[in-house]
Amino acid sequence: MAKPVGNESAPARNPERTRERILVAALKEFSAKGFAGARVDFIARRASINKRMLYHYFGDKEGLFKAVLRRKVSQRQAWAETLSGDPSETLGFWFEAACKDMDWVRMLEWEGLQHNGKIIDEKERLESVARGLKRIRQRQERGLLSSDLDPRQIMLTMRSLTMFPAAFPQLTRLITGRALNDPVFRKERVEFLKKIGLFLRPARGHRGKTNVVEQFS
Amino acid sequence: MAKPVGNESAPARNPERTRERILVAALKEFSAKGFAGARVDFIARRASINKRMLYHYFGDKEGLFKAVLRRKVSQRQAWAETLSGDPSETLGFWFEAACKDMDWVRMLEWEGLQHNGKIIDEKERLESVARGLKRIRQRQERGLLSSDLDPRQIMLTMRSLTMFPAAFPQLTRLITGRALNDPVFRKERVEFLKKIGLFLRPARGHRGKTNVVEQFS
DNA sequence: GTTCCAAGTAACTCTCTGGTTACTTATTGC
DNA sequence: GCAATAAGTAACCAGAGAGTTACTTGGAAC
Repeated sequence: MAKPVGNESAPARNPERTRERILVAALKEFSAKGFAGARVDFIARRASINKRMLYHYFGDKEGLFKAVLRRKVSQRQAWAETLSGDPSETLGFWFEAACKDMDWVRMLEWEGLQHNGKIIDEKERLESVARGLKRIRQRQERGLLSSDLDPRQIMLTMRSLTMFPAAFPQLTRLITGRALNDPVFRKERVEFLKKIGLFLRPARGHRGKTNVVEQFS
Repeated sequence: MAKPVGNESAPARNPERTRERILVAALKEFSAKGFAGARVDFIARRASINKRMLYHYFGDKEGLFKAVLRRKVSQRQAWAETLSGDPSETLGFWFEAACKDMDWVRMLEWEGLQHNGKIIDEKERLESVARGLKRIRQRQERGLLSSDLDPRQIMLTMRSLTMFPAAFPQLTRLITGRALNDPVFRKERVEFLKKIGLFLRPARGHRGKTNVVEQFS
């Protein structure tokens, strides 16, 4: 190691840190303004790096956008994986997660709006979906989820119910009269989703006593 | 009328038509690329008018964007109003409507992403929401919709269920394996929504025979 | 018919912005 | 040590794109 030991705080050169800084700044900028609205100079300034570096590491603006999206996708997957099997995986939980990680929701929105047919990191994402579907089928077998519902439709519906308010904050406000970040709205939505979860369980048999916290994954 | 009768097809001047052309072209452009991505010159070319006219009628790019959104909002409201009380107002119906009028969904998405606090045409939209809520309460009174669900939450949920796939076509594809416009996907989604509609009716009492087509508004 | 304004055109400007050139300096393999 | 290469800087550039200037023309009012 030629790196001066004991002076870890200010290494003259640090590609890893530079790359990271760019990605963090770019996520903020792209999430806030989208691809077309984002400004490369702004990202560079925010990251406190020279603009040239950005092109050095990511080629061009589009390359950077893709890198940011790719990174967010894998982060999100890693995070989701850690809590599989955890009983707190409910609609309410995912709803709260979406509200807290607006960057994620917004990046997906920008992606969807630009959508030209091909999806970034398609393979990994398909695998992630497959794992999610498996978990839904398990819940169906355990009688926590109505079996005559198509797992894929269930999954799409879960995403709808949990992400929509964060994706359309203005509609949330218009319809409920409260801002997305209003704790009252949050609480009411979570309670509502709890009920919806109950509705989605098999009608016949054990209705009313099964652990509410566990109906979804 | 000094306008040459019988030669309606080619009036030398026609402000109404020019305005209209600009709005139509602008809707396409903004819907496709968003505010930042849209190009004023492109809109002008598409509308076959001189760019200067665009500024003449709408002030600037932002004014045009607002005009487009405002127009779409009122069109949509007028349209929605004509079918109140119509039995075909179901989740499935609204879902199909969202898929067919992607411009609407996308404009709302752009609006939500730019969302800075203030909403265009807030007053009218609030009134429209209020009318929708009233209809939901009516359905609750008639026993078509569970009464222990908050009408506002129901409405937000309706929007979620019906608009989400159109708003996130890439997720739709990833999760269901089919494109938004694939008739198979459409059919499956409509069927699924029918079931969801059933689930949302009061548990006790008349379950199973009530007209499926009418549970929502 | 002539005045006056809205409708319309063509060419222009000037800033913003993605991307580059030409350079310096640290690090690493030998 | 010393090339060779990667990390980093500053100034620059060309083109795009929003908005304007300066002008012409149709048509309605009087």
